[in-house]
Amino acid sequence: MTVENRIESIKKELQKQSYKLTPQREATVRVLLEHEEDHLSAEDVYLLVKDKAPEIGLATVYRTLELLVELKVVDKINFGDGVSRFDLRKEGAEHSHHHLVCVECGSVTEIVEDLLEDVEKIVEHRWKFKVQDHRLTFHGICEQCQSND
Amino acid sequence: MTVENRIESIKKELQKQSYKLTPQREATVRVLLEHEEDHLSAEDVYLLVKDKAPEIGLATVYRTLELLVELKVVDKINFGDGVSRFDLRKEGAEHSHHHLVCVECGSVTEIVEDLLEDVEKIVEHRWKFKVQDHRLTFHGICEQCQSND
DNA sequence: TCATAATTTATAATCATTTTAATTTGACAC
DNA sequence: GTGTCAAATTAAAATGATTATAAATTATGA
Repeated sequence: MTVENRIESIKKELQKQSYKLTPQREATVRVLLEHEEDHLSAEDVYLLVKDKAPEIGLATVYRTLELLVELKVVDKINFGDGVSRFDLRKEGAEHSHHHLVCVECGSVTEIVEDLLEDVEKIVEHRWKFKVQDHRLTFHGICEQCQSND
Repeated sequence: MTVENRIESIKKELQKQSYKLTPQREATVRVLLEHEEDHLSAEDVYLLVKDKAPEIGLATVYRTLELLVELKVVDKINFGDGVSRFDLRKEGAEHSHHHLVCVECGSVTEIVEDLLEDVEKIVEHRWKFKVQDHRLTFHGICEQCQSND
């Protein structure tokens, strides 16, 4: 899936709900696409978008991100430092993916695999809870930091 | 385990690191003990502590909660609304427990069982990541709200 | 073209949290 | 007991992320 195709598909997603893909929104989406592996804060996104479109305002970035979260195009995650971070959701993925946060170096690794199918079934049966989404984060020491000790 | 015993054991935990259980800290811990099932924000805790000890300051509550998080006596969790919430950790529990957040009524249900043992093993093997703690939250519809439809 | 609604911008406001500086408390040495 | 020092607390101000507001701009459709 090329960048252009993904932009196109996000555009359709927006239009379905009668939102438009304005230049500012497109620039924001492009930044997210170009940094899929990072976990950018709103401020980060803002600064990067400013390179492409210097006249954009911070508030617009916030509103765009909020909109994209609503459309489930991006996930808003929170690692306990004061800021929210924004992740493009993989094309067609049902759930937000998981993260490994290293408490030493602060690195964040993505887990795309859905490891929670069984757990989800248990929750749905035992607690009669209809799961829509989940959020799983492990805190610990990453491989790199283990070997550095 | 009575309230007094738990206070005593938390006191020992503090002293081990040469912190003291001041009256303000004790009042804060008591509030947490009396609201184990709720998920209080710092502000909530502050208001409740104020009933017992009206002269306490908000900053002290924040500092106390921070300290208790450091000692792993309480867990700091975050459900995506703007505030952090604070949960007493069960006596001797290794990990912070899980939560079911209902997107309709906002209720939060606790899961004390550790459902992640298998997942944790996979993560340790496949990603060579040494897990210290985890955070799992499901978002969905609770039993109550399902029947109300 | 004109009118209306959506969007954006810049700025100000808000809210949670942290820092600061001054004061208080408590433990210990004398 | 008194004096001293470090830890803890208080109140107030500062910070930083996020949201709301009002005015200006842009797109849309009759």
